[in-house]
Amino acid sequence: MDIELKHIAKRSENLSDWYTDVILKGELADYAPVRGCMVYREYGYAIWERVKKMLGQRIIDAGHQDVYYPLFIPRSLLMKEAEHIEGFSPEVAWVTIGGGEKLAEPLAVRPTSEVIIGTMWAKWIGSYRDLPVLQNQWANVVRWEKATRPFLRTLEFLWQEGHTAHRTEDEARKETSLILDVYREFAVEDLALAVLAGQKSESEKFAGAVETYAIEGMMPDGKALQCGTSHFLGQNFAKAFDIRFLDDDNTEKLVWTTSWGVSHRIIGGMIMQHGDDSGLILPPKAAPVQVVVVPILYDETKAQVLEAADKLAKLLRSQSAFGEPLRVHADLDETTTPGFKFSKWELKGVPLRLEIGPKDLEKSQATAVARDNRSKSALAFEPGAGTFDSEGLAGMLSGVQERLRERASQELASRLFETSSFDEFKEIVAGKGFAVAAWDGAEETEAAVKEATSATVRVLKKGVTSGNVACVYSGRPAQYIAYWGQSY
RNA sequence: CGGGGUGUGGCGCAGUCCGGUUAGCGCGCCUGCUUUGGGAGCAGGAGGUCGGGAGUUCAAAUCUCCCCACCCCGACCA
Repeated sequence: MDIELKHIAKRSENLSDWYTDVILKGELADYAPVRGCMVYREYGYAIWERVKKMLGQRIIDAGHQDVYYPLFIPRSLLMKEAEHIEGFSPEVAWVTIGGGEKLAEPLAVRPTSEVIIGTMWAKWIGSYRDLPVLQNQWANVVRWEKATRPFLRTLEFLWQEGHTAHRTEDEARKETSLILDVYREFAVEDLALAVLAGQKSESEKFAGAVETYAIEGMMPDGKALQCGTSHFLGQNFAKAFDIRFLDDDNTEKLVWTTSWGVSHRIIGGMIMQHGDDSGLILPPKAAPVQVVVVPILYDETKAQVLEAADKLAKLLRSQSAFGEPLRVHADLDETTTPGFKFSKWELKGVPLRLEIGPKDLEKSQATAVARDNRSKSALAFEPGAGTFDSEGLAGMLSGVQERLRERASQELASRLFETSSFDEFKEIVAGKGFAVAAWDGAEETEAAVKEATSATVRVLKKGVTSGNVACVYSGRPAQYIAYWGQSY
């Protein structure tokens, strides 16, 4: 069946316009009267709440607890870690006036919370018995970016930032990779994204970190999107904030810390990776509405159909999917046509639609339509007896989740191109996807490649042990195989 | 921060070059009737400090100057 589209750009033709259209017209978010800031509308915020719920649970399951630190950071604290302030100062917003008076010390609106957390830890941590500290915070942060886009880059953004302190280097390194796994599993299992996980190059690492790891997604326009980062901070912040503990050998030591974050940007990634020309396609685990019930109303049968639709919605709400109560919306509005509702909920990406009309009532069924491939199934439904084919429904929901994940995974695989030729490399990163290519590990090589192609090392794939692999750019012996790409 | 562009009912635009009575159009919105299994039709209706300020003029959405905001493309970043 051909679906004529009147109101949004085609994803297949103009990803950028499509992206903006689905966010605005799908009522996820709107531009705020502040440059670079967005308003989360009900539906968009509900998606963020899903992220919080699913990722939050994974973080808690990995042993962390939620906390909350202040929005403001005194200037003197921010200045303590040299690399950190150097990296962040260009994008910090400052409060200089409060209560009508100029402040003695300006307050930074947090761009991230390492320094205020480090300051408090210095006070709280005294003994090896106080370690590890495993904290997570859901918060807003502000970074004064030059160019912004809804979800992908905004001045103020929502995220979670985890911060941990450990007794040993080994333990902190394990935490860093544990979190990278948590992020990868969350992206793949819950959001049905396909990502590469690995270490960042020196130039791309977090300001103040020893090592940064990331998950990177590949968008349909061939650009990479960093969807989450996990940093091994070594003892850099421990030194700057004097976070010491007395170990069981009665010597004073510095703690080893990590930090890690996933922002609302991952919603932008999910939007781009899963949509089609009709709008969003949300993976059922992440969808605020998993099933929308649409009654087909005619004058003669309106009463019976509305009653059945209402009954069906109630029945569905008492069921569960993926271990949680099923999230159901019944669109009983009598002033719009079924076709309008189909389009509306498809634009919003609801994974499953249940149509119920006179023909369905006659056959004791509801017609289920999957959002991703529009496959239809009749699911048994007896309004009188209150019975419904819930297994059939659950099967369709997990079908959508699985197909999206599979589609994303194949899409990523089809956008990985190994090459040893710099000419090929240039073509690959100019819109095809990731170039998998050898790198001599030199910062000036990465800088030169960026200058020539605007691509950077997104993550390192692996180290090269033998000396016979040549860097794709310099021809010198390679240290790494890296995934290169242009990024958002 | 460099280059380009745009500000006109809720949204998208025309009108601006070449000043001239009541500022148009499409969508959306409201009311009524007919409709309703893929974005319904007809009829009627509501809604405007033309981004802001100053100037030129008998007369400014239109010309001049200043300011503000936003968007796109680059450089910087979750």
